[in-house]
Order: sequence, then C-alpha cells, then structure tokens
Amino acid sequence: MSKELAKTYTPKSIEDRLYEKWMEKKYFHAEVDKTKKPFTIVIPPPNITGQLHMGHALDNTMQDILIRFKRMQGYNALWQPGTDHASIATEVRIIETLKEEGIQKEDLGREGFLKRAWEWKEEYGGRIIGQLKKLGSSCDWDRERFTMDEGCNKAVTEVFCKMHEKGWIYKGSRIINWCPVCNTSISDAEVEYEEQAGHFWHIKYPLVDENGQPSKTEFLEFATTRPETMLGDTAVAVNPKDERYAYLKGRMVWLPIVNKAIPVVEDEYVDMEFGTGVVKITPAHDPNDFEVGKRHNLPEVNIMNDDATINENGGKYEGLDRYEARKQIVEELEKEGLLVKIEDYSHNVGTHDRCGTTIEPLIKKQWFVKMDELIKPAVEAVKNGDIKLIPERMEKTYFNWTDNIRDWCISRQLWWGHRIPAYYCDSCGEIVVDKKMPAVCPKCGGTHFTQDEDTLDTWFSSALWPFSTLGWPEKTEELDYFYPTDVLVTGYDIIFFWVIRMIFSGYEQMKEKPFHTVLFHGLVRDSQGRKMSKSLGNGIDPLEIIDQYGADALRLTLITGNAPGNDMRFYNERVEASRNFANKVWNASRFIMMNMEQAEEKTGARNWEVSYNEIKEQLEPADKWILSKLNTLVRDVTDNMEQYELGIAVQKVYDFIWDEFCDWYIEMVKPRLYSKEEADDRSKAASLWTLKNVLKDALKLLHPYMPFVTEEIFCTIQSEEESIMISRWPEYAKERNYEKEEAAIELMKEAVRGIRNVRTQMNVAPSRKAAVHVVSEKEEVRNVFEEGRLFFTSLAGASEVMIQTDRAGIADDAVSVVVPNATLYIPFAELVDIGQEIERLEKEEKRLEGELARVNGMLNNERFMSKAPEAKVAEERAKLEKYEQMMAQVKSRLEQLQR
RNA sequence: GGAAGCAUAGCUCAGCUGGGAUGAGCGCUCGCCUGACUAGCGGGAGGUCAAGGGUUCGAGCCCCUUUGCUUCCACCA
Repeated sequence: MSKELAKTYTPKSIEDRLYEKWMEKKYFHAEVDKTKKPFTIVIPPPNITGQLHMGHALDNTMQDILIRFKRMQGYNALWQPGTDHASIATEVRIIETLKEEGIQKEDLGREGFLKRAWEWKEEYGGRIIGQLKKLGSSCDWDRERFTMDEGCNKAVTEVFCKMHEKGWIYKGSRIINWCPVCNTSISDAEVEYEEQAGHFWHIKYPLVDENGQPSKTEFLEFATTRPETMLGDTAVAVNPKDERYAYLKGRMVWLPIVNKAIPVVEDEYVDMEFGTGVVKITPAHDPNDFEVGKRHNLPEVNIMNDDATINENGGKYEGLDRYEARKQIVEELEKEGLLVKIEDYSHNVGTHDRCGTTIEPLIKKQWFVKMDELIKPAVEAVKNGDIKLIPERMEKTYFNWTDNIRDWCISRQLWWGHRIPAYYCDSCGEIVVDKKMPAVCPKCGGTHFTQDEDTLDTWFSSALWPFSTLGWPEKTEELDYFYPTDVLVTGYDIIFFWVIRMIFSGYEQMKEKPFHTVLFHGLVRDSQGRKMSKSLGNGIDPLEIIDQYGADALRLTLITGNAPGNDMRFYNERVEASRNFANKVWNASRFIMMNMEQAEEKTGARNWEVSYNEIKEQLEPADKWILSKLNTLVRDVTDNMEQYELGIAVQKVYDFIWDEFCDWYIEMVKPRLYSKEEADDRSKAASLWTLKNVLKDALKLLHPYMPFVTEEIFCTIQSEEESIMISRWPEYAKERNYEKEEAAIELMKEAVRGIRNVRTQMNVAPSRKAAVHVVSEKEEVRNVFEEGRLFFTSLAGASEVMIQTDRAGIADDAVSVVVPNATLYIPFAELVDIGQEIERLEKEEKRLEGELARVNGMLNNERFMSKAPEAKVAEERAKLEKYEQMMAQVKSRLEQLQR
C-alpha cells in the first residue's frame, strides 16, 4: 500500500519528474478569478541570447519563493514569464556568427538579417526557459511572452505615438554616444567608464595678429587627451574671471593644420585651476564642448565617419582611423614646433558596455524621450511610499538618478528591435508618426513614404513589460485584475535601465504604479569576492550545481546568509551544507514513515490518522512542546516572509527541523515508538500523529525554498492532498500554544545537556537509553510531567544525578536520571567539581549583578518610563523579579558550597 | 569631484526601530559506525563587534572623526 522514499536522497531522480507533474497538473497557471485576491510578479525577462547564470538563479529563486508562498496562502498567484529580444546584445551575437560564415550583415539586407535573427531566437530563445524550469520556477508558462511578440509590438507603437503626440518624444540633433563597432548610438546608461592610461599632449596655437596671420611670437598653450579632435575645433575657451587671459577678449587664434582662425570665447565651464586654464572647443566631439558651442553659437564641425575614421573635414587625414590620425597629427604639430610636451596621464574613457569599444561622442539626429515631466510621478511615488524599495538605501541611488536625469536617447541604428513608427514623405520629407504607414502626406499630399531606419532602445519595450504582458493596450480582464503587480525582484544594477523606466511608464500609461514593492538583491560573486565574468572564467554554472547537488540545495544556498541588496559569495561548501540539510529532512521523513508502517503492521490500523481534537487528550509533554514550538515558528516565518526577509525565515525553518525536531523531538520519542507494550499504543499513536503533522507543516514552510524534496516527501507520506504546492499554508493556532510544557521541556533540555557534559567530563561509558523523570518543587512543572515520560537515546549512564537547573531560570528544580538496567549510582557530589561549580556560580552572580543593574537602570529612568510601552515595562518588571530570585538562589548555593 | 555600502569567531556572513554575542555555516579539535541520517550524533576551543571620541542608565546598532576595502554616479579639456 505504502509508497516509500528511496533509501538515499538523490535530487536528480526526483526533480525533473516532479516538475513535469506540476506542469501537467497546471498548478502554475493562473486565471482571472474575482473570488480570489491576485498576487502578481512579472519576471525580469532574460535575454534570448542568455544562458542561466547565478544572478538569474538568485533572482528567480526569490521570485519563486514569493509566488509559492502566496499561492499556498490562497492568493491567485501569477508569475508572468517571458524573454527579452535584447537588441544590441543579440544583434552583436548574430553578427559574430555571421562573420564566421564570412557574411556581413549588409550582405543579407535588412529583411534577410531579420530572418536570421528570428531563426536565432527560435533556436536559443527557449534555452533559458528550459534552464529556469530546472531551477523549479513556477512561472505560468502558458502566458509566456516575448518583448517583440505581436502584443508587445502593439504596446510599443501605442506608447511611441501617444508620447509623440504629447510632445514628449522628439527628434533632435544632439551629441550622443556612438559605438563605432556596433555602429549605433547608445544611451548614457550604456556607457561604462574605464580607467585608461593615456597621454596629455601640451599644444600651443598661435594667436592671430593684426594682419589676420598666425603670430610668430604669441601663443596660447593648453593640453588635450585627444589631439586629433583639433580638426574639428571651432573655438578656444577661457574663464571670464581669469585675469591672465583678459587680454584675449575679442581676439582669434590660428588653428594649425586646418589653417583657419577661430575665436576665443569666455565660458564659466573652464576651470582656471586646471592645466593652463585654456580649453580647445570641439563641439561636434565632446559633450561639454557641445554645450559651450551652443552657448556661443559656434559651428559644429564633424570630422568623423560612423566607423571612427576621419571624414572629408579632416583634409589630408581623411580616411585614417582615429588613432592613426592622432599619431600623425601629433607628428605634424611637433614638426611645426607647436607641441610643447607629452605627459603620461590616466583618465576615464567611456566604453560601450556590450563590446568594450571606446565610444565616440558624435552629433547625430536621434529620437529622444523628454524626461522632465515624465519622471515626476516616479519620484513622487517613491517619496511618499507608494512604491517601497527594499533595502531602503536604494532610494538614494534612485533619487540620485532622477535628480540628474537627462533626456533618454531611444533610437538605435540597429535592425533587431522595434522599428520606429515614423515615416518620411518621399516628396517633401515631412515626418509622420503613426501606428501604420500613412497613405497621404498631410503636407504635400504625396503618397510614398519611407519608414525611419532606426529601431528603439531595448529598454523601451521592457519599460512597458508589467502591463504589455497583461494585454495592454487592449482592455483585458487580466489587466484589470492583475495590474498593478505586487513585487518586482531584481538586481540593483538595473535600477536605472529598467526599474525607473517601468515606474514612469506605468504612471504615464496606466495612471497607476506598476508594483508596490521592489526587492533588490546583490550580485553573486565567486569565492574570492570577484564578479563572475566570462573573461575571468570564474563563472559557476548553476546548471552544474543543480546537476551535482540538486536545485533545492542551490536555491537554499542562494537565499541563506545574506541580507537584501548585499552581494554574496558563492562557494561549494555552502551548497554542500544545503544539500546535507535536504538529506536530513529526507532521512527524518524516512524514519517517520518506517515507524508508521511498523505500527500499522502491529496494530493493523493507522490510529494516528485522526484530527487534532481526537488525539489532543493523548498528547504527552514532548508532543505538546514541539507543537508549541512549531506554532511559534509558523507565526515567525510567515511574518518574516511578509516582510520579505527570506533568508531569516528559512534559517528559522532550518533550525527548527534540524535542532528541535530531529535532534530533540525524534530522540525523545524513540523509546515510546520502540516500546513493545500494548499499553503504549495510545502513546505511540500520539507521537506518530505529532511526528507526521509537525513534519507536514514544517515541509510546507520549507516548500517555497526547497520545492522538490518537500513535494516528494509530502506526496509519499500522505494521501489526501495531491501536492504540497497547492496545500494550505500553516496558520498560527492559539490553542496549540503550550507554554507550560514548552517551558518545562526547555528546562529539561538544559538539564540533559548538563548531564551529558558531566558524563563526558568523567568519561563514563555510554548507556544507550535513559529515561528522565523530572522532580521539581514547582507544582506546575510537576504537573506537566506527572503522566509524561521522556526518553532519550544516547544519553548519560548515570542515575540519581542531581543537576542544578538555575541556568534555565527556575530555582530548586532538579532532574534525576534513571537508566534502565543500570546499576551505577553516582552521587551528585562526585559528578560535579566543587571548585568549578563555585567558579560557575560566581560568574553567574556577576552576570546577574549586571542584569539587575540594567533592569534597575531602565525602571528608574524617567525618560524610559515615560516613553516605553506598558508591555515593555511589565516585561522588564517580570525580569527584575526573576533575576532577583535567581540571585538569591545563586547566593544561597554559593554559601552552601563554600562551607 | 559626489554618493552608498562594508569592516562581528580561522574563512564566508547573519544580527529587526539601542536592552544579556548560549550567533549561523564551513573549518579546527575531542569522543562516538546508538536499529532515519558518517551528507550523521554528542562535546570543545576560538570574538577588546576596524580605531578614537560623543549621546545614553545602557551602544555591534545612534552621532562625529580616522583608517582600510567595495560599488554606483559625474567626468576637467
């Protein structure tokens, strides 16, 4: 009849099978159901180019925990999955593979290239999904989306047109970051600064004399890190307050090589303290110079082609690469005697975060999103707490960005992505932004249009993810029901790219926040604290870890021992510890099932398969104690999880299962289970009932963290529910609080620990079994144990051992240990070294003195008394009383011993 | 240049709005193959909570200063 757990825990043999079962049963699927409260998470869509890495594993484990938890709590839990087309990343990868075949993307043409890209998506887009499944992610795969599927495309076009109409999307000529290798503009957020060793070239330009010729005697010296840009210089700037250069007002300088006169302008931007206080101005190739140029109406001379070679404005340098041009220009300047000196200089250079190429600031016509109005509700939402960031300190990073926000450059010169819905009239060039190609030009009546060649920044579509995936811009039931979503889980590294943009998009399009909480996690680093990266080759593949230790172990490892938003180090020893825990749970469960089976064989009935009320009267102190402990655990764990303190919550479950349940309760209950007496069957049933039900609830608490092992055990041990993942989350039950029993067993644990210590010190041969009877002068303690017997295996072999238990705080209580069949009687005096005992008591006395001082300090402190809540004061008063009692006992015992 | 974080046991890290560091895992060490589990059981050693100052009856936690490390933002030619 009974199913059995395999003798050894082998995750490989259970995980895939259980996942398939869950899929088949459609447990992950959520439908609109107005009778239930929704709980929604949208997945940060992984790139289709992606391979699951530790960051994903952490991110998705956290989401899965929250979703499974809420699902068990009875929410209609939807975890909305999908993937991101990742325009640049994917396009770069495809170009790479094409290169291997000796094909250029231009050879294929736009359509041919896109065909390849879609094939590529089909081939690799599913890979990461399969990997997420390995992890146990309970996403609603029936709702899987893609940022470039039909619905998302619609949403993108809709938003673009709406915002354009509002004037918040515009096309403008600006200086942008250009990647000469990817051949596209990139946003500020995609620029990564890198410290590079370079040079500082000190150069001088001759002033222009009265005849309009370069002076032979007057020069203006300055320094630059990019001498080649001089080809595009249109001015030289000094600070208006700089008296050294006051004489330059209105004069011109001679731009060598290009051989023309350019003005000297005065601008606050120039730092007088830095270098010579003179700056050459190249508006077309430097963002700051661009601003200066705008202020002084300077011409913008672009000297570069898109591939970073010099263009026709560079005269004889035309066609040279930027670095080659630099070399030759420096040589020429030197020949002319205009090079003063070369200094070594290390400075930050902007590079493209995707390919590492040094970016080139260029002036280009690009599409921008105007941010000043759009950002306001996003700032407000975090300020007034509508959206909570966890940990809170992330707010600083958030505001740092919003306060310095600049317009968002959204056009990319790529093919893979959402093509901009802007159309140019072939006859008059009029720009029409519309959802589809217009038929007639509103300006000239022309009927032929060409669509803008550019595509949108990949984050433009992901910004809409929380509502586009739910059907927007259509008015869907889903949108109505699941939006706003609840929690967003992500790494702090994409707060600017994604989080902020989703927030302002949500407010703008939906008039409502996209989620109420953002839960940030840190980076997963290697065992030495380095970032995991391909180039270092120090990445740990989560799939290998799963293969070796199981997904459960990996998940537990990623969640424990880490506070929100902090980076964590990953090393195998920690995974091993997690796997060992899974194994522990496995074996404890085997033990319980084994005993149930034996009991059934003996009595022919499963007389523990009853309700709590039916078994209540038969429970013994140990049973009540563990039930009470479990009850508290349920409350605490639920609390922690609701506060998103996942690591703390699971740590508590771990401690409960291993220490309290396995190491204490199971040991205490063994003698009862092994008893051959028929009279003990009732007691046996009570313990089996407790074992099974405590285990079941503990498994439930653990399930969000370790879904596979808990499901396998749950389904084996029990028949009425078909899966733990749709079972009911345990709830705190007041009637299962047994304070007296709890206190008594805790006391006894202290005592037994004492016995073990004594025995170890005396090197007494171990006895296998022992029963502990509690003799207490306190009535309530006696009452608890009157009927109860507590048995231990692997316990000390002494009998009639008196142990002081004032450590647990109750005076004059003592424990006597009776060992069956033992003939050895060891008087207390022989067991305890009097000197040691005095030392211990003196230490205790000192500690109590400290405690008394502390509590007295509090109770006598006016400020504390006026401000502290009553409960707190009462608690402290109780402590005071307890400490005073203990003190008295310690003192009398000391006196006794010292005599 | 601006900002944030970290500094607690040999290692990696928890410690909630200030109220006893019996902290956790790993490692080390001693003793156990006890009928669930050697992926285990029972003990033990190991911390002036980075340094200095302040607030407080009381500080790992709050404030200031210093030192060291990490990260983010900006970028001065």
